[in-house]
Amino acid sequence: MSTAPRPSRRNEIRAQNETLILQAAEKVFAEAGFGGATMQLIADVAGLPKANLHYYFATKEDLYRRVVQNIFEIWLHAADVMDDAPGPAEGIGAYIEAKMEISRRHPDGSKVWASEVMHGAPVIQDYLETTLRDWTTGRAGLIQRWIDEGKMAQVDPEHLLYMLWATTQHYADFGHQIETLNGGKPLTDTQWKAAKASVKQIILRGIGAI
Amino acid sequence: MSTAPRPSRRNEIRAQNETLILQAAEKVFAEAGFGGATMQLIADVAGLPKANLHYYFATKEDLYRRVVQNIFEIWLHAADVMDDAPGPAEGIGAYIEAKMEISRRHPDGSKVWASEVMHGAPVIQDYLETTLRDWTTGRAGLIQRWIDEGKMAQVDPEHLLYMLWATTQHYADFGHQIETLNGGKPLTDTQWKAAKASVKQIILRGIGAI
DNA sequence: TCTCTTCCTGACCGTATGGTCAAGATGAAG
DNA sequence: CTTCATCTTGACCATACGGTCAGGAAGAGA
Repeated sequence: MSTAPRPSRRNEIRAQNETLILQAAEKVFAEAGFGGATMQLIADVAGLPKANLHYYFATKEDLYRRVVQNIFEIWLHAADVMDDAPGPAEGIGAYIEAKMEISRRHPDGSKVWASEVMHGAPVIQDYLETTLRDWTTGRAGLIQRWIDEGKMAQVDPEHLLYMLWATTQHYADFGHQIETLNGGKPLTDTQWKAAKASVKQIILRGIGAI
Repeated sequence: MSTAPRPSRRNEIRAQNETLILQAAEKVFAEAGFGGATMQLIADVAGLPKANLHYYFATKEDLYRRVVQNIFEIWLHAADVMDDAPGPAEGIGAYIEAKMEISRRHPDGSKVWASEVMHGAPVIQDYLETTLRDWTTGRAGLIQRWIDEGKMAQVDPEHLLYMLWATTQHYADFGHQIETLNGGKPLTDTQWKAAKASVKQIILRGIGAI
């Protein structure tokens, strides 16, 4: 509300620095966890003095909260592609594609999110209970409709969603393990394509959508 | 090797306290991460003075290392059930069953493991490069044999393994999220059965094993 | 130019943490 | 009982951390 988007040098500086800090924070939180991350290290990565971080973000927790919220938004909107799909093959296929792409483009964010949830969601518990629950109910309903219409096998919609989250986010959260098993090298474009194809193939066939 | 298992009151005390500390450490590391965990809190959970922890484990890292190694062992041996199975339906089905059971019985250990890998495996990198790589190569070969024998569809064995790890461990690592979506209550026995059945159904069907 | 607000930052502070230690308690062996 | 090794623990220490603050720099508006 308010905060007239008066474009000026001032607002530019603010926006730029906030972004810079948030990016550095995402990286450091992903690598070290909330407890292991230090404001000093985030400051170093951002290339700013530590005191400057506290000018933009009052506390370490405030900064962390913003990082988590950012990822949560991205995460939620990935499912938009499901909504206006004619059936599970297209809808779930596209959702897998979208989430795999998130794992590839935002691995740090995915790790921060995983870490947050693993530790009991201390800062986004309320979102889980409201936004995420509604989201899940809605999408489970969509899947159930596809089942009722005979477009896919009878599976438990919620467990299918869990499986989709698990398999796609695994490529970000356990990216280091996958990289190690891949000879220490990150997946190439071709390998990412193969990964996406594998996930889609097994799941879509598993739910009787193809 | 060595360490004659001379059973005495002394060895008993040592074994008992080490176990006590390791259990407390697993819990605290799972809840707070390595950086967020404190020796004092682990000591409190174990019901021992902090100085006593340092008598049994020189440093926080030593203690952490032991916790991670313990889980790694459990993790590896879960796949034993695959080896003497006649085909993928039994072998992979049993593996899913075993890993789901680990997620249920050792959620803390699973979280510590996930955290360790997510942060770049600072303490078990060498295991990933040796033990885990061999393990993976071996199991991928087994799956490939099943494919060659026409017992299942042509899927990428490694990506199938990733999917198995992801889906089963998700129930431990993201247990809090699942619990929240389940109305704030842990899964009941019946719900765990349904979870296992869902995972098995989709994957086994997805790989053409049933 | 002058004034006001926002931005920047080195120096500082209280606290909590991992780890140490010395002195005492407890069990094993003779 | 004596001796010795193991175990236990309160008190202590150096360090690193999150956070504060005062005073200066730099835009914005007149």
